[in-house]
Amino acid sequence: VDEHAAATVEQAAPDAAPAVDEADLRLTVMGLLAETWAGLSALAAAQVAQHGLGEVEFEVLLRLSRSPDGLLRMTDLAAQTSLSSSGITRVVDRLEAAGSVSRRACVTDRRTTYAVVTETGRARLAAALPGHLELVERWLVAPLSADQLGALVDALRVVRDGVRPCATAGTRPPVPQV
Amino acid sequence: VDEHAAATVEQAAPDAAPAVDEADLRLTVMGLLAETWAGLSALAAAQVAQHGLGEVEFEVLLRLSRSPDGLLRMTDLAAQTSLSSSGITRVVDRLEAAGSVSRRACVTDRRTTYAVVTETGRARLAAALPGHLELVERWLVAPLSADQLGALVDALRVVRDGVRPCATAGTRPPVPQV
DNA sequence: GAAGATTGAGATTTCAATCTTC
DNA sequence: GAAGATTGAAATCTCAATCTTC
Repeated sequence: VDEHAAATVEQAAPDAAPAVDEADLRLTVMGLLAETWAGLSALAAAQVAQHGLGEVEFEVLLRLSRSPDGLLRMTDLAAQTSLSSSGITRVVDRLEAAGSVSRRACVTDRRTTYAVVTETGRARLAAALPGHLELVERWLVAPLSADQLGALVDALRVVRDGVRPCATAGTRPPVPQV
Repeated sequence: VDEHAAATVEQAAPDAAPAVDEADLRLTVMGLLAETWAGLSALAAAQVAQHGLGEVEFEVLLRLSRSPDGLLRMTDLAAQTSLSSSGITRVVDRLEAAGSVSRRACVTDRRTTYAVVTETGRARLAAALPGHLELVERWLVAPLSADQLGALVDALRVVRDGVRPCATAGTRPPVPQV
């Protein structure tokens, strides 16, 4: 069963109408990416939930734990997690209430707040991480050959570098205009 | 800058502890997939928003338009969109209020409700689709070589088939236990 | 004036319960 | 009893406004 047959919608193509097959390819790739991520994401959510964590909480704890000194500015956390600035505020609120994270003021710039992983937070992450890695191994890595996995990583890196110019540091996310 | 350095969290590996590099590979692939999808998804959301549609509304209209007779059961719609059953109810509520979709009762099984795309709905989709396809072309297809694109599709299909045993028909989503 | 962070209000989604039909 | 769909209540996220600090 092919998952993405030709759109039944008129193309309204202005000139040199792209063949239906072309449209089909694009929707297929995009659809595959969406379904793959949705499936993996759902599995991961169920797994971390077994350890009392939400998907977002898990990701924040993971990123903090892998940062030097276990801390990150709220802004950088927002940029890395594709959550809004206020969204990060709420997540850190929850994590702080749970004792997994604490806030620390910055001495050089009093505008910025750091989120710091606590020992409790590291322990919670350590409890959930092995199962998470097993899940990734089982559903994402193992089903692919070494070549396939390498090609997947390469392709994803190319696309990621295009759509996420600055998901790493404290650079501003320019939201490239369509 | 490598985006996913080794986790600073103790592995708590029971036996034959997987090398840190192994854990790194898994987190890298998973992270790349997450960031790639997050980036593309944000672009797509901004694009369809220009046509007064939400991401979810767009996907529902697309799936309905590509189905025979432009209709789908609420349950199947939920299975295909990774939204809960009640989530689909609300989305269809909004689309129906906007005149893009209408509900139709099933004559053979009076439990089921069909969501049917209206002409208005098809027109709205037709207005947003060309821009969507351009976006996919520009950010996902064009940056990759033909070989890379083919490899990406192949790999994604393998993984998708594993994590989504039944995203197509009216089969039940068994939520495979971790 | 801009950057960083937070808050209130509103929108969206899920969970559990309910209702109808098979 | 199970499947399909809906509803109320609660949780989560975003937008716009606000406040502090650079």
